[in-house]
Amino acid sequence: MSDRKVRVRFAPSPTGPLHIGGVRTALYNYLFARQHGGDMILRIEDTDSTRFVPGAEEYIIESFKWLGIQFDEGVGIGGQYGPYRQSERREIYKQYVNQLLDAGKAYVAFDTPEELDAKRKEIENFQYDATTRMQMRNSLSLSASEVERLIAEGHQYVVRFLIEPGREVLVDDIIRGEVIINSSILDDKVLYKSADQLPTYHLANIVDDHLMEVTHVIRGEEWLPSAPLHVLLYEAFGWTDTMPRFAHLPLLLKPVGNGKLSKRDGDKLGFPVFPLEWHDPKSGEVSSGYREKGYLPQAVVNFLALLGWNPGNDHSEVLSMEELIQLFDLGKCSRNGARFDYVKAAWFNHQYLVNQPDEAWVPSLQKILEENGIVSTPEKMAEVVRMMKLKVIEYTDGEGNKKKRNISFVSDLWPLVRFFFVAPDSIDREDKFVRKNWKEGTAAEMKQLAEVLSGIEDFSVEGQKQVVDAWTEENGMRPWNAWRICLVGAGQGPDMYELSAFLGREETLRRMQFAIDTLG
RNA sequence: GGCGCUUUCGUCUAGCGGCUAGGACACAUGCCUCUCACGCAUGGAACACGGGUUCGAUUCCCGUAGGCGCUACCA
Repeated sequence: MSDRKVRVRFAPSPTGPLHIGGVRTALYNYLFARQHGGDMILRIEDTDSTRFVPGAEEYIIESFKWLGIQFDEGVGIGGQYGPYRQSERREIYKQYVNQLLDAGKAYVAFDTPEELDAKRKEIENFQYDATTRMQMRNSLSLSASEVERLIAEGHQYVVRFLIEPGREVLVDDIIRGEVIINSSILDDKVLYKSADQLPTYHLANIVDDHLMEVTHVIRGEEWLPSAPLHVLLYEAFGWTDTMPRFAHLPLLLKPVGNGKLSKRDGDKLGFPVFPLEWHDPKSGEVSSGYREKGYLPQAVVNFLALLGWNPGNDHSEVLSMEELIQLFDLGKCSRNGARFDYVKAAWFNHQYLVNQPDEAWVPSLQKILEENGIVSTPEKMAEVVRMMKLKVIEYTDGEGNKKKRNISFVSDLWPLVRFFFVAPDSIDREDKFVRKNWKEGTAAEMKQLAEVLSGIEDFSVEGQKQVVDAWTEENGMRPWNAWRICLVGAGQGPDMYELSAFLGREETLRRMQFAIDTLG
């Protein structure tokens, strides 16, 4: 395998929106492929016709486009190994199933789902395998003529893989090392379903990976138990020398409590588990997405990359896609499940957000302002961003506690920028900051300050600073906090000269008068 | 139940026989300061347990316990 070109695939089922764990799996595939100058394939595994959800495939493609994960071939791109949608490969699978049948490595079975259910109820831990298959209705237990008759009569049947018991099957996993499993515990898996005349995952997966010349299968840990079956299938087809290497990734776990990360956790704790917002076509239910929530794709990628892998030592954790590609190492992936730390996800977003140029915030800020009925200019909005982007915001955590955190999302900005555009229409006299900074003679001081400001020719930050600083020094006054109450109505906001310059003389004086009138 | 994977601060992790067990997020405190912050500094905080192997185990092996997954004509 060493001289083959690296080829990996991400193969989701179009059964709904792409789960964030799937995104990470795809990301690891991408990083690995790019690092080795290989190809990455997008294959749609739609062999379960009953679970097909319209729109899911488009959703998947759009998600990766947003995230900046590019496929080299596959659905929506094309390539030499297509078709890449499994439902369009029926004939191919049929051919390979027959090959197994002819070689006596698989057999047909007539047991209906109902019969199997009954069997499972009757016998505890029933398994369709070497110990039970002769008691079932299949081409091994039935005579050839009987089998022929049943087929001719149109009885539905499945094709099962004939597992030879008592063999030690070796799965060589890049992350977990050598995993050895005895074939006796495996059951005769259904390879070909009667219901929709399509193969099951196991068969389709092996045939496609072989035909598409996949060299590395990087997938979630939930596949580890069936990896021995896959190894056996490669053997049965005689493809062992080109069998891909496996890497089974640890799962993403709930932030709190037990179990793997689910959509419900996101709903409960207020974070998305899908890259994009998803509108369920059946239920009409809307699930939030990272994009709509205000996350930057680079932040999502960076955060996900570090959930289960780490560059080691004291390396900075803020890493671009290029850096990730360079540093990534499958062998250094951790083997145990990672709790989904959405607080850290917000921190990553903060990192990327504040390092964006201020202009990049403008479109989202504009949207927020519009929602609140405010129209502004791009210059003004960039100015506001410059003054406010390092501020913090209060939020309520999962337990209902009030907490503070960095601005992590553009959508956080509104409560922090409101006063730039809307004058305070009331001031809370009982507010801690107001009580501390608005005292007996404050109104008189503000009147004086207003007078000084009226007389300033150049109302820019520098112009004000010169005159007002001189004035405060002369009188030994510290008017800023009270002035802040006038212009903001509370103890927050940017530097006062910056704010008054932004508002302009007229608005500044008007707000000061309002405060003097209301607070006295 | 059976089988497999797994176990270092609250969380993500570094470590690959000898370390004051390192970093990041979160938390706390201090400095800075016209507010809230940002930033900077400091601090608390971990090797699941029991046996081995070894001069020496967080590190290797075996148990126990916990966690996770699989056990469909789903992927």
